[in-house]
Amino acid sequence: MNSDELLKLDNQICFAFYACSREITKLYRPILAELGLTYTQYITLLALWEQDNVSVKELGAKLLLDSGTLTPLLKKLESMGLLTRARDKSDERHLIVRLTEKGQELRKQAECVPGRLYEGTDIEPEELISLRKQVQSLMNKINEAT
Amino acid sequence: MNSDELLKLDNQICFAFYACSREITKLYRPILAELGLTYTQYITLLALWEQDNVSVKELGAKLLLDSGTLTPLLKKLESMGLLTRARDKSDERHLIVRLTEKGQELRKQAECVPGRLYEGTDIEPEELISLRKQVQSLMNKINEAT
DNA sequence: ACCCAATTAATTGCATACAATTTATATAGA
DNA sequence: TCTATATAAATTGTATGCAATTAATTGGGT
Repeated sequence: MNSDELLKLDNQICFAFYACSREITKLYRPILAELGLTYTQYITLLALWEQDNVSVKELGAKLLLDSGTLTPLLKKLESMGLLTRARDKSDERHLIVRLTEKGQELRKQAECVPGRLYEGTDIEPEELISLRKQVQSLMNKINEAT
Repeated sequence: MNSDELLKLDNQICFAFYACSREITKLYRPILAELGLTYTQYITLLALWEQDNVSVKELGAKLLLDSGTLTPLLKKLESMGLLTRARDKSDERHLIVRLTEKGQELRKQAECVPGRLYEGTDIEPEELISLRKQVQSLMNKINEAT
């Protein structure tokens, strides 16, 4: 590949991911706005609905986010009454995040979100599943190397 | 798919893209740091190396970014001496971005970036190309619908 | 009990993203 | 010409991301 092709924007896998990730987030925005959530708040709740009573550390490992991002995010969700933040009695270094009843209830409303996302688009579910697996495989290879 | 599977973090195509996009950006960070660039600054320069003398509007169309993101970004690149910003004489509403000599020179150093990215990883170039095309196809379908 | 390295969150500072609004300019139509 | 509309950037405000540092706590070794 020559130098022109090498640096072409449309030939960069990074740009494809970067742009597509933001486009997908834009699809979510109006749907999540109905629940009063941003995209990052939503995936944080997805993680908590899957496993509650986790430390910031554990949550960060799932979401690949550090405390610099999570601390203000969790404080916001706490102020919205969706979760509580409390130090672990047995190890005060850990801060344990727990969903409130309101936070648990919100899950019911969220169940319709995935289905609504690709409404009106020409996208096959099978295509999405195949693509997701390839992306996850790529990410594993990146993580193995670093 | 039941409600548990539906909302599982690892089943979300959005999260796969979101996480993978950030992981790829992390691969770039140390390499681009040698050039004194952030990732967004880098893709902006990729666009300009491909086509110089463009308005903020045109640049934004390529990068899928609006003036709210581009204005401070371009001011920063201007302060680094890589480009100039000047109003179009024939239509003062447009601001035209032009690479300086220094900005053009930087391209030579950038040519080694793509090759260095996946060094030491178990990733096949063919896999990346195939994946990139699928991602671009997905993005086209999203854009068609909105 | 005391010291020290390790661990976990929080904080700080910088750089995006993006919606919404504002400002400046251009153009079409009365 | 005058005005209403449209267009392009800039600005404002909010929410991330993340590196680097700081603060609090813990556990190991003496």
